[in-house]
Order: sequence, then C-alpha cells, then structure tokens
Amino acid sequence: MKLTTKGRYAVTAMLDLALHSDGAPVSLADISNRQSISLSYLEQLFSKLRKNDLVVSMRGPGGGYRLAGPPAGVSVSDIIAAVDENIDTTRCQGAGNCGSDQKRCLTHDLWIDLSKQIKTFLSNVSLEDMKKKGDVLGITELTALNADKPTIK
Amino acid sequence: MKLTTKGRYAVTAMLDLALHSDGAPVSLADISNRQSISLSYLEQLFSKLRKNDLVVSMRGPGGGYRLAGPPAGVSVSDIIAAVDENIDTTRCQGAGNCGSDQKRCLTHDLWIDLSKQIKTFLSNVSLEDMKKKGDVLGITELTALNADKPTIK
DNA sequence: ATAATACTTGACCATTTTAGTCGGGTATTC
DNA sequence: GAATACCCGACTAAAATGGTCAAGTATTAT
Repeated sequence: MKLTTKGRYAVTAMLDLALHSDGAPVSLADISNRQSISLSYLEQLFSKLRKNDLVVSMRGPGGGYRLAGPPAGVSVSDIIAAVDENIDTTRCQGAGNCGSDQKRCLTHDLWIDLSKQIKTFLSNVSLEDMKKKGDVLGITELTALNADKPTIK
Repeated sequence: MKLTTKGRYAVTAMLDLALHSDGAPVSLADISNRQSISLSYLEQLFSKLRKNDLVVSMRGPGGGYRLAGPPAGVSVSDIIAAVDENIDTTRCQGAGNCGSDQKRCLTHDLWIDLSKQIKTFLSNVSLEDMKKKGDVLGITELTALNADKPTIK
C-alpha cells in the first residue's frame, strides 16, 4: 500500500483549507506556515489536487485555493487517491499475477480484502467529519455513523 | 504504514508452511520453489520469524522449519510485525510530535484510528482461517466471524 | 568419520521511492 | 507595472526495498 507523508500532508493541507474556508481564498504560504509543510512541496500536491477537481485556484494577489465543493463531499480516500495514485495492498495491484507462474499468490485474497477494508474506512471520513470532530468523537465512531454498508456487521 | 513485499512474502511463506505442516519439517528450499521467493531472502525473513517465536528450526538433512504453535494461534498481524517492525500509519509512530512545534498534526487522530482498524482486521485472521478458507469464504466474512469487538458495529 | 543437507549470520549492493529543492515561468490585481 | 501567488518541470540527496553473496555451524544419513 501507498500511505506516505505525501498523502498525509495532502489530507492535513486540505483540512487546513476546510477550516479556513470562510471568506478569501487560502494561500499556500499560509498553509505552509500553519502546518509546517514546505511551500514548494505544497505546490506539487495542490497541482494534483486541482487536476482532480478537489480544489479551485485563484491567481494574483489575494489569490489562493478554495475547496471545489462542500467539505462533506470530499473523503480522505479522494484526497489520497489524488496525490498517491492508489490504495492497494496487493503486489499485483489486483491483477492476480502475483504468484508463481503468473497465478495469484496464496495470500492474494487477503490483501484484496484488506484493501477493501481500508478503502471503506477512508471513504467514510469526509473533511466535514474532521471539521466537526473537534475533540468530541473519534473518527472510528464517525465512520460507524456514516457507513452505508459496513463490511463487518 | 509499512506493508511491503517483505510482509506479504512472510505471510505467504507462513501459509505455505501451515499447509505443509503434516510430517517432516519444511525446508526453505521447498518454500522457495513453490512460492517463487528467493532462498536467501526467505532465510532473512525466517531468521526474524524464529526470533519472534513464530517458527522453530531443525538443522541438518531432513531439517527445516515448523510452526511453533497451532495455526489458529498465529495471526497475520503477528507475522507482519515480526518482519516489518510495525503497522502504523502515523508519521510520528503514535508519539504525537508530527505537527508543527512538536504538537500533533491536524490529522493525527485519523491515522491512529486507521491504524487500529488495520490492526483489528489483520489480528482477526489466523493461519488456520486462511487454511480453512479454501475458496468458500472470503477473508472479510471470516473476520466478521472471528471479531471479538468489531470497531464498526 | 564424513559428506551432504540445511539452517545462520553478516556484509554488501542496485534500484526505486520519497520528500523534497530550484528555477523559471504566467496570470491577476492593486 | 510591480507585487503577489499560482504553475510547472527538472533535478536530487537520502532512505528504503528487495534482494545477493560468502562464509560459516549444526545435524544426520551412510
């Protein structure tokens, strides 16, 4: 699986954006200062976020970024997918040629199921959830509230 | 998080071991042939598995490895922990100094909860489960059966 | 005994990925 | 027209990954 600093930074930056999405657009310089993430690196990340229509940009003085839609419409998995390519724990990326002789390896199904599990979890947490969270509820409880079809019943 | 080829190989090898744990100990050469994993690499992995008391070794001709205990007593998370150090999705390894100024970052709790989720999933799948699985049940369903305290209710 | 087997250990290494930096743009507004 | 702030591509040091290689040591079958 790919879950690295890149994805974590992206989610943190998007949450910062959501928390400051009142009036003017938010500049990357602000996010950089608040979250201690290098400006140049943020530019890279937001380039991808913009291409995936998660944010919109405004140039010039007073410019910056804005969420493309309501915070409730953006899930953590959306963000990670935008910058990190994929959330998949198999070696073969689901193709099934991970074992010897191009067959699926013994544990193929395990990783497929784990991937589903992670994806479900991350899909069920939106920026809105994290905004509201404050310190009241754990994300896990939020997930339970939001889950349409929990894998574990 | 750390979930790489190393961990996947280890689980595959352990499952192979479990599937062939009838009479004689299983040599790494056999596992290497069946699972297409380099012998030298298996040696590295099994050294760690042995140090973590997941397997026992027998030297000399006819020697090899055996599971240290019953397959039901070994979970996937045990195996991954043995070779991969930790299953943790935070940058700070749970320490909480991931944000600016040594405070926890905005998304700290999210990664903590995700880590718990993954750990719960992997802890609830044993080698015995995977042996029995065949092609009847998906691991996800097995997890549901085995879970003592599922996080998602 | 001794040869063969198979585990044991540690050093080493090529490649890939990560986590950025750097340097130049271009659009917009004051 | 100058300052601001996004935009974009090239580049890179350091770390992790996924191994290999060499030289053992213990055990057993003959």
